[in-house]
Amino acid sequence: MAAGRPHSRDKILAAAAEVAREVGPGNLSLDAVAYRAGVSKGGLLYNFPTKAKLMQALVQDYVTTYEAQLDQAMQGQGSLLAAHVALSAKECSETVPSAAGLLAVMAEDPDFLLPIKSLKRRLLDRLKSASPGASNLLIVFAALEGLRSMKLFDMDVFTDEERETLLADLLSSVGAARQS
Amino acid sequence: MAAGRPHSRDKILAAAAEVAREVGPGNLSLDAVAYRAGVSKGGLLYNFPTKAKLMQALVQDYVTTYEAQLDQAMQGQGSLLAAHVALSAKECSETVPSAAGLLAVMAEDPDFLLPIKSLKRRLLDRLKSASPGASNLLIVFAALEGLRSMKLFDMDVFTDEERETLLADLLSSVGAARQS
DNA sequence: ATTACTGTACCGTCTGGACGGTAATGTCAA
DNA sequence: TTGACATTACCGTCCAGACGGTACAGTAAT
Repeated sequence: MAAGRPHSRDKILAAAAEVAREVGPGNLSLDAVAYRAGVSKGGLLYNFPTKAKLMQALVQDYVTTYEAQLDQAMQGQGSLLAAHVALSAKECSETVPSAAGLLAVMAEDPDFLLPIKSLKRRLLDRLKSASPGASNLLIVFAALEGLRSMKLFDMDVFTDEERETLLADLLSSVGAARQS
Repeated sequence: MAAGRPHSRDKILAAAAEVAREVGPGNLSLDAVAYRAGVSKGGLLYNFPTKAKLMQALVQDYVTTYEAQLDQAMQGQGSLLAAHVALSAKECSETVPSAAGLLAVMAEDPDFLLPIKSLKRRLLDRLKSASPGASNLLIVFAALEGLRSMKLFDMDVFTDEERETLLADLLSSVGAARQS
């Protein structure tokens, strides 16, 4: 769990996401990942004994990264909701490399995504208790989820202008009922 | 395009979605689909000469079905936005069998989903011109997209109560600025 | 001696797709 | 009406290649 020795681990995880984007989420092969990571197949299987373990690591990596970024964004400003909006906006504006990796995980077995589901639920609970008065919390949460999923699928139909408007609306609708 | 003879075609399409749900989106095999459809592999390949063609048909099927349902919902009530909200709500409450099929398509190659992307864009344009005054149109659209994607991924974190509240809020926010 | 690999060889299984049938149905001239 | 042929809608088999995973000997650094 703690950052440790394994030199290749991170390279492999990154390579997996890259390969997934290139060959399609459902066509991720260990051979390709190993090659892309500059690691032998034996080396890959040393770090991740099975493909399933690699997938789980991909998910775990995403979850911990997201939570770390959220904590970081929180220190910038008090409101959790605002932090979540800001982070989602950032995740949508810049291309998130790990996204393709998550699609590959889902292609392998959707159950591997359960940690992300519980991450979302945990976040929603925290948001509810942090901003009990926000009547539009659910809408904002769902809208951000929509934005995020569009990016994930490369299905974002908004123009840049529309997306800016949308994010601004979300921010103002958050600011209107900020708390804690 | 017109409903015609092909007896096995529809069975195969339905079987593909079922199999995808059972074995995971990335593990859809033609053999399994053929068996599930009660058709030989040769028969499957007769209807869909390649796997890619099958995937495209899955997408096309979804698009045409959605548009037909939207037209139908439109006749019930004038507002396009309201019809879209209602349809999304329906799609979220009942399990949509074809959803798993779309995930399989994406696992194969995300580009196959482009018709759905343009469907969404077309819909957004129609919504904008039908309800020019609705300032919250983008938020509603994104929120519905979020709801839909959660169902698609089996990542719906809302309780039934929350989901009802959300949908009610969306509907009222739509009704507040209805037009055309 | 342990850790973190490399490299090669290999195995059993699965997969998309090609291919050669074939029974039923339709078409059309004699 | 009939026989000849064409098309449709499929069946069942086969195959080359890719895949996940194993096994194991070697190695360079700690």
